[in-house]
Amino acid sequence: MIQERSTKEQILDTAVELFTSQGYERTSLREIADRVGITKASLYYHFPSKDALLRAIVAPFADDVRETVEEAEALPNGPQTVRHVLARVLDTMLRHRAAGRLFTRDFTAVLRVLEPMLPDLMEHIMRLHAWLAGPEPTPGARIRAVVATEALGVGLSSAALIPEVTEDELRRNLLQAAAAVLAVAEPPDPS
Amino acid sequence: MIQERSTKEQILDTAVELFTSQGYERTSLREIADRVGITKASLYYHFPSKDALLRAIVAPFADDVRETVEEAEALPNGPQTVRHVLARVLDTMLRHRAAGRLFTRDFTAVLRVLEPMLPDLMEHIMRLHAWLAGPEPTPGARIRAVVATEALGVGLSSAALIPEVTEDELRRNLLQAAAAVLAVAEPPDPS
DNA sequence: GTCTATACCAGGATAGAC
DNA sequence: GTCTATCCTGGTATAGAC
Repeated sequence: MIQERSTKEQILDTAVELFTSQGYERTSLREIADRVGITKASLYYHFPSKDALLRAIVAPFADDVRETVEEAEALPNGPQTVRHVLARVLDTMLRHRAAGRLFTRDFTAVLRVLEPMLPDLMEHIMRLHAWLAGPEPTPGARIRAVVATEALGVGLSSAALIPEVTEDELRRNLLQAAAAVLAVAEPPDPS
Repeated sequence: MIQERSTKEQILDTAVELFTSQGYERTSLREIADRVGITKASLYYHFPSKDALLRAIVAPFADDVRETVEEAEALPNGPQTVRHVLARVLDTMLRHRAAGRLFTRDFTAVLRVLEPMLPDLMEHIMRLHAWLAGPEPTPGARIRAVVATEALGVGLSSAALIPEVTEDELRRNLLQAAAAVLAVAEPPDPS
């Protein structure tokens, strides 16, 4: 016999859908409760707050990012490994697409909600940048490391603007673009 | 005699500061009013709604973006003009830094508030992408055009992660990186 | 033209019954 | 595990003082 989706799962699914389409702050708990078929107060049995509900959606993404960074740091920095690490990062983002969308669309709320783990998460992201920038990086190399990383995420969410592109084309081209950013020559000093 | 900043200007300045530091939805009108030294209701004499207040902050940015795109379209697409256009876009973003930060931090709210002008704005942005991608673009060229544009914005807002970098270094390196993305070779087809 | 007082309703949260 | 009732805060509307 088929086990029905638990109330908790239904709440999470509904929340993801409504948060994504209307934004976190414009989605009321009543709306979520109505769709699931319970009352607002019942939500509080499953999640202690609205923030906790959002946290349950995005925290797994943050955990996965940290893991990915630690895997990268086990590798030496070289042309092939850089590309491999960029691919791993992109895959992590693809694995958490819904959470990633919330990240870009409700940045402030997501940061607030992740606050307990924020320092650790930020530290990992900066370590990824440092790894990508290589040893003894110039200021330019540091900037390129940030741009390359962010380009993957931003490219993913902006993909909606180019609907006829396949997922695979997107993946290959983003990777190629990010790798190109890292390989760029130092710009001339205008002095 | 020195003309004191008008109430309206004080409201706008305070709103920018609070929206940026706490987020749009977490900033109450009472907070803004208190800082300015008026009451909540008085705000409604100057701005018909909280959304209108946010709109007053970000709409000039949107207008400037449209203008920048139209200037770009007057130019032929070539290696030098591409770089010139990227520089113009970056300058537009620099000119509206506060609004730009709000754009990334409260994306959903800003989009909602710009709704009346959204279709036109989006159309202009897509025309910029089309111009950057050049005539008869491959899917890859379209993706690179999007990534190059977004990299400028995302690089700017992420610059906070690299505090020791000067504004001029940032500007030159972002430009160089965006240009590199556009110049990238088509990735190999894995078939 | 500029501002205050006041009231209204929606939304997040909590306590306690079933 | 779910509900009813209630509280507080925030955005909004309006009437009217100066």
